[in-house]
Amino acid sequence: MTTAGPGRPRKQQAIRPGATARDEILDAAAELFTSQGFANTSTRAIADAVGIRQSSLYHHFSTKDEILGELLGGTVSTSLAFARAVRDHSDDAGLAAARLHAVVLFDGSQLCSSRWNLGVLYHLPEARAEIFQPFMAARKELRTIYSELGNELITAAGPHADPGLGDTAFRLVESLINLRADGLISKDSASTTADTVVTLAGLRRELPAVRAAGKELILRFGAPVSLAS
Amino acid sequence: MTTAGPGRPRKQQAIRPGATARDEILDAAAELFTSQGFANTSTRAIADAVGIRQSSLYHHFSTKDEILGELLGGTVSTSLAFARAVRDHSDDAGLAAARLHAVVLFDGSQLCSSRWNLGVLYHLPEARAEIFQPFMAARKELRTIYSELGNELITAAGPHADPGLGDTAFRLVESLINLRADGLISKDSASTTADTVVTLAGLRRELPAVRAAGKELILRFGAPVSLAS
DNA sequence: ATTATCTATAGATCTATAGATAATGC
DNA sequence: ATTATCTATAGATCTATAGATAATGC
Repeated sequence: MTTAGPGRPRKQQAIRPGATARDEILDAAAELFTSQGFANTSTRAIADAVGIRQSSLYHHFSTKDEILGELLGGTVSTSLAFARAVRDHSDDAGLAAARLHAVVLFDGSQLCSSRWNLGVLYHLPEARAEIFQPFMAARKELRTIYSELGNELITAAGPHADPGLGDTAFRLVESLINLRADGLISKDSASTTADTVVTLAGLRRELPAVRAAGKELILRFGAPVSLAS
Repeated sequence: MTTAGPGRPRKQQAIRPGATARDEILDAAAELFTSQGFANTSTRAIADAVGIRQSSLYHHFSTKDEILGELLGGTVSTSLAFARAVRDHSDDAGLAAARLHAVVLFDGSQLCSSRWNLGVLYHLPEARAEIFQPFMAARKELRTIYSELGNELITAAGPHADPGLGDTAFRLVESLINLRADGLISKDSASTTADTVVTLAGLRRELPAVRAAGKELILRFGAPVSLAS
């Protein structure tokens, strides 16, 4: 399948999933960074987990930071793209609840069902370094979209809704990371979280309709990692 | 004031707050661990921040882990003691909302107004090591109390309440740590969070009464770090 | 005698670079 | 020629220990 170019081929057996050596390195780093931390994970440990020599990593990445940057970027980008699409789709006030619900469900499902609990990377103190500014900015934009969608919903739902609903939603979704880190996640944690947001908007009775409309938005704008039916 | 015992006195000027050298070390470590991480903070950096030599740390702590353990323990113990007191106080169903509200407000205020954002220590991958089992257990007990108080409230408030309310409350309180880490905290973040929990129970209209009763519980069972009035 | 500090250091890392080597396609 | 791996290593850490030294109270 893959048209191998010139050059020495990469090692025989893949220990890790991933089409390329680069992908295998990212997978190993994801596991180690999330379970042991960044500073606590040596480049040797990553290489061992992949089955190559420590120095061979530097053929694919020029620094250890670059590996973390790649992982950080990958975690937000999908959710951000989905959130943007949902925000830009329409202004139909009747869909306000469904839109926020959809973003919560999509983003939450990513966090719950990704191969490694990549969300914990956000919490690594190392991720706050200046080099990762692009990632921080993306996460900030995602947070802003949550707030905007929340405000639309508050307008539509009336005074029953919690002010700051969008930001509360963002916080609840992020807390799925902690739930997973503590081994407390269940298959429908993401959808439960999405439902909680609707409850906070004072729309408990409308929940089934919101759910249905939200799922349509997801089917239209993004392929969810996994959705508990 | 302090009756100095025999022995060489500690260094002249205290750079850090703290009655003893041990306290100064803990304060410096708290700052560095929360801002740079545990593995990324050298014992030399801690010593420099205190104004002593690296090896002098080992007169007060026998390992670097011991310092982290001390900090971790300190963060949960106060909130756990308060939560236990509130749980054991009475079974009056009329106070169910006030009790959960009080615990959220107390715990949240701790997290918001402590000198350093010590909650981020929970997120350090290093804190998951077996040595810190006692801390993990304390945090788990606190979570359980949240759930119990939530269940009492659900019983009292009826079908309006969100099932899993107690755990949602716990998650929202913990998210204050992230808020603070992102520099987004405001003076009343803790009380806003507590109010959100009441809203989730379907008791928005009873909020003022819940608040008042909750404050009484706090005044009775614990001295809050700081309460926005 | 006791306590808190200091100097000095062993031993074990860890990141990144230099440069050799193997295996492919052109 | 090109690519991916390898061996070897420089240089910079970092934790914890050994043992000297200073300043106090008894």
